[in-house]
Parts: sequence; C-alpha cells; structure tokens
Amino acid sequence: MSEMSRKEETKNNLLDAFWELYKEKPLTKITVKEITDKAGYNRGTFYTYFVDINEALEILKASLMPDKDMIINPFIELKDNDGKIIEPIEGTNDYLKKNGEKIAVLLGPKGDPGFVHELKARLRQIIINYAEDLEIKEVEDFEYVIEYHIAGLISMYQLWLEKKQNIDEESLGLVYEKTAYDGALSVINHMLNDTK
Amino acid sequence: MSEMSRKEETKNNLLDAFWELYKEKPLTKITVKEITDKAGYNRGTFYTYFVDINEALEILKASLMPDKDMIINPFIELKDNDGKIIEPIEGTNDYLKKNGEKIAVLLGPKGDPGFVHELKARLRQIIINYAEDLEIKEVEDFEYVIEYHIAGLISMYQLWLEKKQNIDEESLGLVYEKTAYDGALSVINHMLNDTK
DNA sequence: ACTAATCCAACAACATGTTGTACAATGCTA
DNA sequence: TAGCATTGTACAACATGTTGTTGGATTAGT
Repeated sequence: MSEMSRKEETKNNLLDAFWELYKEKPLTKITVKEITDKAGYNRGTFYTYFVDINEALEILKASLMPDKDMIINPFIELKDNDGKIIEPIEGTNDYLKKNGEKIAVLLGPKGDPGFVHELKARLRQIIINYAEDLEIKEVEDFEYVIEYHIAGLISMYQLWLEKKQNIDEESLGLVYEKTAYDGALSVINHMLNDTK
Repeated sequence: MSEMSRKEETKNNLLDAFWELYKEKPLTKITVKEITDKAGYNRGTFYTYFVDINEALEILKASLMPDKDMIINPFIELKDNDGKIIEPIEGTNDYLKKNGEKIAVLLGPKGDPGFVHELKARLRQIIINYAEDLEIKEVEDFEYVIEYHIAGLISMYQLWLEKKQNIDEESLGLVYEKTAYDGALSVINHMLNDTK
C-alpha cells in the first residue's frame, strides 16, 4: 500500500463504511450515524469531509468513472477500414478487476441511474469522437445505434452477474457476438423458427 | 373525469404532489411536510395513506407497470413461423400516451433503477413464456438476447426523449429496425467504412 | 535540539428539523 | 345527523448540521 495521510485514510474509511451500507439498503435508510459508527468515528467527523450523504455517493461514483483513455474495448469492438479490430486499450482489465464488484452494484436494481447514465454518455462520447475523426456523416443516427448497443451490452453483463454466471464466459461471448453482429431480432426470430 | 371518492382524491393529490417533488430532487431530500404542504393537507394525513415516503414511490411505480397483456409490441416485434409480425396488443398506445412522461422520468438519470429492473424482467418474462410455448431449445441464451434488446430499445427511447426528439419518429424507427435486424456492430462498422 | 506557536483531525454538546404516532376537535357529505 | 375524512396539536425518538474545545502532530524561532 502507498503512503496515506490521516486525512485521506479517514475519508476512505468513511467511504468504505458507507459502501458497506449502500450494498445492503437504499440511500433513504442510511444515516450519518450508522456510517460513522461502522467506521469508528464521531458523527461530526463525517461533516468535515462531506456536506451530506449524497456527496459521499457522488465521490464514490466519480472514483469509479473510467478515464477517457480506457474501457472502450470490453464494450465495443471497433474495427478499422480493413476490418481489423482495433486493439484494446491498456489498463482496461485492471480497471474492471479492481472496480468490477462496485460497478455491478451500481448497475444493478439497487444501483444508481445517474451512474449508468453518465457511464453510457461517456462511452458514447468516446466513440463519437472517434467517429468524427473519420468524418462520419449521419452523426445523429450513429449516436442512437451506439446507445442501443452500449445499453444492451451493459444490461446483458448485468443480467449475467445477477444470474450468478449461469452460463460460462465463452458462451456469453458467443451470444453477444452473434447478437451484436447479426441483430437481436434476427437472432430471436431464428431461435423461434428453429423450434419447428 | 370519472367519479372519485374523497379518499381516492386525497390519495391522488398526495401522490401528485410527491411526483412534482420527485421530478425535482432526490428522494433523500423530500420530506413528508413538503408533500402535504404542496398538496394542501395536514402532515398527519399523509400517514393515513402511506407508511412512509418509500411506500408512496412504490405505489407510483406499481401504477406505471404495464399489465401482462400489454406493451409487447413497442418493445419487440415478434414474428410467427411464417414471418408475419404478431399484431400489437390493444391498449399499448393508450398506456404510453397516458404514462409516457412519468415513465421517461423513471427511466432517466434521476429515475429509479428498481423500476427499470422490474420493467425489463417483466418484458423478458412475457417473451420467454411465449418462447416456451414454442418449446424453444436454448432458453438461457435466448434470455440474454432478449435482455440485450430490451435494454437497448429502452435506452434508445430514453436518449431520444433526452435529446428532445432531435430526429423525427420515423427516422428513429428506421434506425431502430436496421439496428435490431442487422446488428448494432454491423451497422456501426458499415457507417464507419462509408466515410472513406 | 528544545521550546513555543500553530495547525487541524476528531469529538462532545447543542439547537434545530423530521419522523411516526396518538387522540380530541372540526368539517364534509351522503 | 351520522359517519368518515381531515385537522390541530402534542410528543418521543431519532437525524441533521453547526460550534467551540481538546490534544496530538507539525512547524518556526532561538
């Protein structure tokens, strides 16, 4: 572990305690006293670091936001003009390894819609910037396709976590690829017609 | 307007007032007093109808949940074995017309993740029931494809509302169809390669 | 190196606000 | 006018946000 001032340490302890509670119950039921009790501080101390509980959550969310330079790859496989998949950006996997559990909670049914919203907006922006470099024409339309795909992907991943990984990662990957490249409705119709 | 008992009317007034506040600020900052002041009742009256603010939200959410017999169509166009699109269910449009604004808020960045989760789960279940009647094989895989599509569609719709309908409904419909039938990544790659 | 001045994280205590409940008094409406 | 719906009021329990104090660490002066 790296050096840490007392200030930083206390703040982290408070955030950790808050997170433990956040995993268990809705924001409305969490009190400052609970947080500080759990972290082992006086209630007043909380207010030297945060103006209220909401701010604590905002700080947590911000710390989980990916940098601009990360994360493209697990969400979308961009290909260049020759059809070659653009290489994943370094650090993405570390990011997910470190924050995956928390992110899963925020994406889940007790999670935070603001987080999901911001996350999607960022990913969209990253991809759109890339597209603008290529002087793409139908930018508005493009944005909607991206949105559809990002949301679908996040949600698929979230469902997988919720179902306790009931299928293995490879299978999920295959389903994902088929869906994303052939079209969800095509795949569905195909599956339906296979039955007869 | 239809007949309404005093009791129903009061309850509705309280729910309306709550909704006005909910649109503006997070649940944690809303107090019972604010609600009853806005609705013009005594604070105690609130407690004859709800045990707490959370319950008020739950009731609101429940009132916006689509019946089992509705809503398939705007989210997915199921086709039968001959490729004919199954007819939309009656009442779906009325439902969206009446509740669209509220639903948009609940799906949005200040919305409720539980609502989104429940909504997706219901839609998934409706479709899966349908699929099981047809004795479909790969049920697990099927579920993920559905999830991807529903989430993508909801999110696309939500973005459209957020962008104040910056493209017209027909265009959105076209983008949607192309994406859902040809695959988001295929469409994206196609758009990118069109630039050069 | 020793002391004094300063800083500042953490705390206890306080004032104020909110919650949930109770119950008698008042107002509507059928 | 009888029966509910709503009000007004009060209360205990708890939560919030602020203030002034304490004591250990950090810095500055000699």
